[in-house]
Amino acid sequence: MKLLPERTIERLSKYRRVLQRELDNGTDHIYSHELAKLLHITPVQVRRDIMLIGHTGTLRKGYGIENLIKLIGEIIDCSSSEQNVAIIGIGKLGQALLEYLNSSNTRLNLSAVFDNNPDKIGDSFGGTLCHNIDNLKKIIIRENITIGILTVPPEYAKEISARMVDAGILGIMNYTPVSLKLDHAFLEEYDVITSLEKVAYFAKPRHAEFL
Amino acid sequence: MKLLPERTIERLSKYRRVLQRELDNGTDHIYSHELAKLLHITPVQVRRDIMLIGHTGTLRKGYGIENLIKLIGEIIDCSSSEQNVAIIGIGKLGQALLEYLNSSNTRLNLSAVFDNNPDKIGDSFGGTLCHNIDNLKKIIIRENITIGILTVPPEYAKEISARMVDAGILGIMNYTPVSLKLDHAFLEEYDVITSLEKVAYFAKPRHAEFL
DNA sequence: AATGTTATGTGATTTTTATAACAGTTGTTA
DNA sequence: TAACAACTGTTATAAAAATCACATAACATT
Repeated sequence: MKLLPERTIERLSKYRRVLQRELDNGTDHIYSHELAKLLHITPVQVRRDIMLIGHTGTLRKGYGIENLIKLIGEIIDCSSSEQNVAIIGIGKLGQALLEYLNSSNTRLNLSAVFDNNPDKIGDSFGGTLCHNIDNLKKIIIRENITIGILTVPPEYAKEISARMVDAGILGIMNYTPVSLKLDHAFLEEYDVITSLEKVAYFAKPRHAEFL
Repeated sequence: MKLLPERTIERLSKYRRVLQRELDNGTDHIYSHELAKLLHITPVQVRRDIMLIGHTGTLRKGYGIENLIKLIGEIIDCSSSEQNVAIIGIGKLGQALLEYLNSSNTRLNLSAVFDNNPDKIGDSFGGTLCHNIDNLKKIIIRENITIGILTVPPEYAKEISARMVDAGILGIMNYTPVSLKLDHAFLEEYDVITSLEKVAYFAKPRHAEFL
């Protein structure tokens, strides 16, 4: 299938979680405007996204929740082979993200955690063993890890990310404030300070368009 | 001045930090292609952003770093009144973000932290006092806090965000997985699971356009 | 059966964002 | 001083994303 737009993928991830909650509540169908309301977006947006993934609803009945969840799963999780994740650098942020992962029902599988702190190596973090970062490549290969969450101190970001890619990782979620450039792997970056400063810019009385 | 594009603001935040580092290294001018390289974007993008904020470089000499930093500060931080920030919910993620804030040289001022856990109330987190969330409105008004970082458990997100806005907060950075809708305040949301699932989707051999 | 209402599905349009193309200016070199 | 090279500033174009507008189908009501 053709690659879907980034924003659509982001929304699909959210649709899935909201839909799962509805399913657990015993609902089996949902209208585009209901789903839209739950995420504060427009019904057209919902219908277009669903159209793009080739799902089709029933007129006057809405979308079948169970089928839709399954389809989104096939798109994001890649039905065939499950995707394994590692967190590299298990400081405060790494541990916070681990909590989010463990408390969500994503199909992504946290398989390993890495750090260079001898006090942490060998410990279990939320049920996942912390490995010595020296063994990065070995463990990534052994556990068939394809996705890495990078939460190391900034001075290590460049070197470690290169080693991750070298070990065969296909995608990195980079939370360090260092901008990276990867060859042969997908990269997504999130900068905490940048988003806060963005809020600071727009959250001003002089920018009154949200009033 | 007219409102700047969101993406431009995001990049300005990054320009500033990179530029500050260069300034500390003793550099006083920088070319668009140098700045671009540091952030892995194109020189045109840099020049366009700088044009949009009304700064002007010197031909064959590049941009004056000191002036540029100052101008970005006036845009983001709002030179006149400094902006005060609070973190609401000081769990693992809240503490991780606090570390980021304290270790960055952003001009945003962390003034308060809130929680409902009696063990935390009264404690200092990285130099900032943790208040009882019952006093949210009182403290927000007293400390003139305009920006809130929301890191409470999902079940509290809606209610607390409403109370934040009621207390006069102008912008919320929402890290809970609950989608919010605010009236009269700017809202930015970041969903940890969504970005990871996005990486999962694009980081697949079948999507080989990054190879 | 005719009419109205409620939803879906999608082509057309607009908005936002990024890229390309290039004019103009300053300095350098032959 | 003529020709060239290196950069900035900006207009024009393209690409990505969101929204609008509306055709169409299913059902309800009269």
